[in-house]
Formats: sequence, structure tokens, C-alpha cells
Amino acid sequence: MTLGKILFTIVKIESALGKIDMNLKELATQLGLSPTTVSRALNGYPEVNEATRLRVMAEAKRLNYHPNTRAIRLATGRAMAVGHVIPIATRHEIVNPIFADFIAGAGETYSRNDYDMLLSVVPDALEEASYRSLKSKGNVDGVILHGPSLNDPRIGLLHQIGLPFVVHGRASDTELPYSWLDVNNRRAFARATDFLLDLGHQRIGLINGLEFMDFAIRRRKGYTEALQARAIAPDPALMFSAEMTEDAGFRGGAAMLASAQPPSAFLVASMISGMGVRRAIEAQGLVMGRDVSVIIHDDDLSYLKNGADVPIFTATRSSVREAGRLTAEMLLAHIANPNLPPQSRLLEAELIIGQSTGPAPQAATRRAN
Amino acid sequence: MTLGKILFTIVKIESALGKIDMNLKELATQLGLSPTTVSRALNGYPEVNEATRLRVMAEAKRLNYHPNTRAIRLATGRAMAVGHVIPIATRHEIVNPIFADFIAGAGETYSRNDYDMLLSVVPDALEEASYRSLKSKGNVDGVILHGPSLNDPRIGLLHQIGLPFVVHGRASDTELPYSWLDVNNRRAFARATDFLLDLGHQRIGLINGLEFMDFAIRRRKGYTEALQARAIAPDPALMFSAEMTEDAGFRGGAAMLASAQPPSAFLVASMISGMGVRRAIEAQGLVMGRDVSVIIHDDDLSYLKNGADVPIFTATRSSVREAGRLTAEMLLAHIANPNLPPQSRLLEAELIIGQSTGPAPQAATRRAN
DNA sequence: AATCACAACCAAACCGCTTTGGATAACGCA
DNA sequence: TGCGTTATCCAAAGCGGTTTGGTTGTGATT
Repeated sequence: MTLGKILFTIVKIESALGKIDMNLKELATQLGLSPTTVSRALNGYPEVNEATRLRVMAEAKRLNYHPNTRAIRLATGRAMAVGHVIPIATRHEIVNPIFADFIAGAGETYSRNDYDMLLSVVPDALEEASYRSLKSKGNVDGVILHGPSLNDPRIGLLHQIGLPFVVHGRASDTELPYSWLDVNNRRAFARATDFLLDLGHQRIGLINGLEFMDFAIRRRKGYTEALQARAIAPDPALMFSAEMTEDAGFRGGAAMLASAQPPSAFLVASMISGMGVRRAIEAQGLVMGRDVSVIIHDDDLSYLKNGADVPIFTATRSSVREAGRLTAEMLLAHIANPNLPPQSRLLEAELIIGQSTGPAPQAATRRAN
Repeated sequence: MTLGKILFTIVKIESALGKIDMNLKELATQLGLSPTTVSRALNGYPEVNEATRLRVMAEAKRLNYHPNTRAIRLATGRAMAVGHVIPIATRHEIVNPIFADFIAGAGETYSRNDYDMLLSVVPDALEEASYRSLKSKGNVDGVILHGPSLNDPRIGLLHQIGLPFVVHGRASDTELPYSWLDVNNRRAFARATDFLLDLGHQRIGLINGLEFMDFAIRRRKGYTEALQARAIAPDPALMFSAEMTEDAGFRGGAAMLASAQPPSAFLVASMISGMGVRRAIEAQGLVMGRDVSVIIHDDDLSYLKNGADVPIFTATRSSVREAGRLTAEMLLAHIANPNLPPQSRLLEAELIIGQSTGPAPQAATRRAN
């Protein structure tokens, strides 16, 4: 018998002894009280003598009593859980680092409020069924909707099945009222564009996310509006849209740089695609920040910091983790009070100046003219 | 009244009418049967006439009956859920894209088996309490342990509280038996080192993950063993250990390249740190794959593909998403049969040849001698 | 014809908590 | 002294399923 096995056995015995799993009835018996009173004592109801309450709580702690969540849920009809449905396959972009950070933020809120977070990873085609079953089986009290598209059908669906929800982002063109939290993507990209224009850049490439996603639409709008405000006609050759991967960033950037009238600056949808754009710039033998400027949108991911003290990229920054925290709080408020009218919250991104931007080089300016 | 409000109202009314929420008893009454028989019919028990079963199932579908999960859980004592505890703050490296892909894979398995996935995001200090409450409150039937460290205390804890679990990775020096699934990190890095040595590289830098993590320890072991097998003494100046971020990859790579005896090749822990290393190489005016070779470990992340057809990086590749699927399957097997002895599974990484490696340049070879 | 096995179904207990609707005793006040 | 309050506590009925321990009717067996 190895040491491992011996330890294992000891642990087994210990845990067997300790496994008298306490329940309300047992605890009540031990205390010489009724389950009713014990339940009320523990849940802070007023009709319990304060001395009794203290005695109950002490005994509960001593006997290591923890109410069975399953029973509470059945009795109260609440799930004490929030769902996040993640469709995979075609919309796989959702399994991305941005999503991970959002989840981490939301999870913090749930933990603080004793809510569980349920993640459903389902094939695209089953997404609707997934929401329905979440509701009808009573698994969750509400959900957070991720990655809304232009006129997202899920909003109508959730309304219809009566499941409280908050959208992370917005869905343009949707008539139904709903709660949402979003970053002011339009303004962020307009400001970034303005910043580049102020530096003298005339040809600015847009490396956008997929443009059936609402946030990407708004970013393009901010970009084009800022250009038009200075009487510059947006050039379709300077607009690229794809998933926000390193590879896509590279391809989009490389294609534009190879064209007859290359841009002298880029506006990029994410840190990761920004790294691809940088690679494309360097592959041309150019230097980012000197020959070509880049501004990214920085979701302030915990593992993908935009540099330590000095940011690598000039960026429009907004913490997606914080967004997760706040969105979850909004949802919990709606769950606590179902009559709450739809709420919304628009976060502003801050413009961070890093090393990736500089005045438009003369050569580039000449080329542009 | 806006169109939105009208639509909203219509939807409200519709959903109010449709909300007769069916339950077992109701369904049984409609069918003229007892709840017992209906339950058995739906759950596939043999003591039900086949014709009756079909009638029950048809009626259940017609009336849109879905059993209440909370009730099932209470009645059966099973949670039908698996937990993943994610500590934040100091060990925040866990909220990383690799984790996200693992979760996506595990989630697929859960969905297929009608299990829920519970994510608990808790502050470091509360991690132990979190496991205990998951168990005592009966929220989950088992958990998956992430990111094991050298002699991970959580393994003893889970044994003690009697919660079924499977470890993603391994914990060296742990005496207790436990189930795990891991990539053969030692062999992967040994093979990669061999490959570089075969190309003539003599000085190979290691850009490793944090070395209190088990996988990082094994990778270093593979690296040093391969060197020693060719009578090359590992040089501490060529070993760097940090979180697997782009920035850390850059710093580690830059420092080594700036030294008196720079490496002609790097072995890097992840795609992301690899991108940092590439930046460091290019910052020196060198070309990756020609002047300096790089091999990364590629977790085959869905959003961070290592190039399209031709891999950017030569890499040791192993899909972490697939690992998630398999680990979850192992756990479900243990939950289904608690007497199952500990299982383990070691996945081999494949060596992918990309554009980031080439023969050691003469200059580098001379410098190394 | 009596017995038995078996197929098909059901009543009621149970899971562990919450909550409704009292019950009891002490207290306050006319 | 009598009665309404108030403070405490409790029995029992849910919540919506599963499961135990039957019951009933029918055809086969002897």
C-alpha cells in the first residue's frame, strides 16, 4: 500500500464520518424547535426572539448547516441563477477573449449577490430552444444577451417568453423596448478619427469587426461621420470588415498598404486585430507610430494589457470587465423588481495616447493628394 | 403610444395567455392518468404500455410540457450541473483566452448531456469556501479543477469534501490519486527543442509561463532534458518565466536578444507571448524564421488561429477546446459511476512546421561558439 | 378451477425548504 | 378581572417532481 493510498483511505474515513449532512429538520430537532422557527431565525424574519435567533445561528454554524439550494429553489420558485447562452459554430467569434473578460466581470457581481452563473454553450441552431428551455425548466431568473446584431431576433424572443434580460450592446432598428448597457462606439470612433485627422492623416483605414454586429455598425458610423464632418468622402477601399483575429487584422492591413493609395493611419477594432495590423506594417518595412499610425479599441483585457506604463497602442479604452459587472447589476435589479421599466446605460470610452500614433508623414500626405 | 409600445403590449398579452405553465399533475389529469405513470412514461421506464407512452409523449409535446428542473433536482438529489471555480485577483491569469476555449469545449459536452455549467468567479481567498459551499449546498455534482500548481492543495480539499472532480493538467508531487487530463508538455517541449537543435541552434531561449504552474514546470523539464541529452548545459540566462502575455513575451525576448550571447531561437509558451517575442525580434531589425527561429505552443484557439493554410509559427499544437470536451466527459463518467477508479489521459501535441523556424544562421552559430 | 406470473397503472411518501394560518402565553389596559 | 395585543412559536400544506410499495386484470400453468 503506497503512502498515497493510505492518505486516500484516511481522507475517505474522515469524510464519511463528517457526512451526517445536516438539514433543517435535523437542526430543528437538535435545537428543540420547529423547522418553521429555525427557517425564520436564519432568514432574518422578525417574529423570532432575538435570543432564540442567536442560539439557532450558533448551532447552525457549529453543526455546519448549509441550506440545500435545490430545496430553496423549489420552495421559492426562484432559480437564483443567471444564464449566458453562447452560440457556437458559425458565430464562434463569441468564444473570444473579450467575452471571457465580460464573463469574469459579471461573475464577480453574481458571486457577491449569491447568484449562480449558468453558461450554455449550444450550437447556433439550438440557441432559441436553449432560451426557451432555460425559461420553461426554470433554470434561471434572467439572462444576459451577448453580441446583438442589427435587428436581433432574440430580443423579441425573450420578450415573448417573458424572461428578464439585459443586452450587452444594443440592437439598432429594434422597436421593442429593452434594457441595455453599451459603450458609445460611435463617439469613440469619431473621436479617434478626429484625432488622426488632427495629426494630418487624410487616408485612414478602418479595420472593423463583422458588420452585422451592432457595435461594428456604430463604429463605422462614427468613423464616416467624422470624415464627412471634414468633407472627406469615405473610401470603400479603406474599409475592411472581418472577425477580430490577428490574422484578419494582418490581411486587412496588408491589402490596404499594398494598394496604390495606401492609408497613413488605421483605426482598428481590437487589440488582437491591431497586432495583426502592426505585423502588416512591419512586413512592409515600415514603423508603426512613425510611418503609419494606428488607433485600436482597447477592451482593457486583464491578460492582454496594452503595454505596462506607456501604452503600445493609442486607443479608445473601455473596460469590458467593468461592463460585465455593471450589466449583471442591472439584470439583478430587474430580477429583484420585475416591474422596473427598461433601463439603459451608455459608457464613454477614454482616448489613451500611446506610441502608435504620430503626425502624418509628408510623403504619405503627398501621396494622398 | 409608439409602435414599440404597441408591439410590446401585444407581446405581453400573448405571453400572458400562453403562460398556463404545465406541470406533471396537470398533464396527468389531462391524460386521465396518474402522475406516476406519466413520469415513468416520459422517463422511459419499462412498466408502461408502449401505446400509453406514445400518447403521453404526444400530449406532453402538444401542451408544451417541460419538467421543472428545480423539482427534479430536489427529488433526485442530483444537481445535473458541473462547477468551474475561477479565482480572480492574484491568479487572474486564469481569465485568459485559453480558459475561454476550454470552457467552450467543456460546455459542448455538458449541453449534449443535459448538464448545466456553473461558473463561480471568486476572489482568491474565497476559493476554498467556494468549493465547500458548492458541495454542501448541493449546487453541483462535480467540478473541474483548473490550472493546477506544483502540489496543489485543492486536490486534497476536494477529496476531503467528497466532491467528484477531474483536473485539467496535473499536480506533480501530489500523493493522493485523482483523475486528470493533460497534454504531454514535457515531451512536446523536448521534441521542439530537438527540432531546433537539429536545425543547428545551440542557444535556445525559453519564454515560459509562470513556473509555479505545473504545465510550465514540465515544459522546462522537457527543454532542459533535451538539451542535456546533447550535452548542452541549460543556461539560466536563457530561461524566462512570466505570465503568458504579449508584453511579457516582448520583455523576455528583448532582454535575451540584447544580451552578449543572444539566442538564435526561442521556445515560447503560447501564441500570445509568441507575438510579443516576434515583436522583440523585429524591434532588433531581425527577421523571424531567418535570423531567429521561434517555436510556440499553440492551444489551437478558435479566435487566434496560427495562420490560415500556412502556420505563422512552427508550433507544438494541442487543442485546448478538445481537452475541454474530453475532460468534461471524464467528469460525467465519474459522476454517473462514483465507484470508478481515478482515470487519466495524456494527450500528445503534434509538431506543426511553420514559417518561424529555419536553420541556425552562421553568424549566430559563431557567436554561440 | 385455483394459482401464478406479469403487464399496467396508481396512491402516497418523500426530497428539504418556505409559508400560510393558526396556537399559546404573557402583557397592557380599562 | 376580562379581553384585546403582542411576541413567539408551531403544524401542516405546498413547491413539482421521483420512487416505493402496492393493486388490478389477464393469460398461462397445473
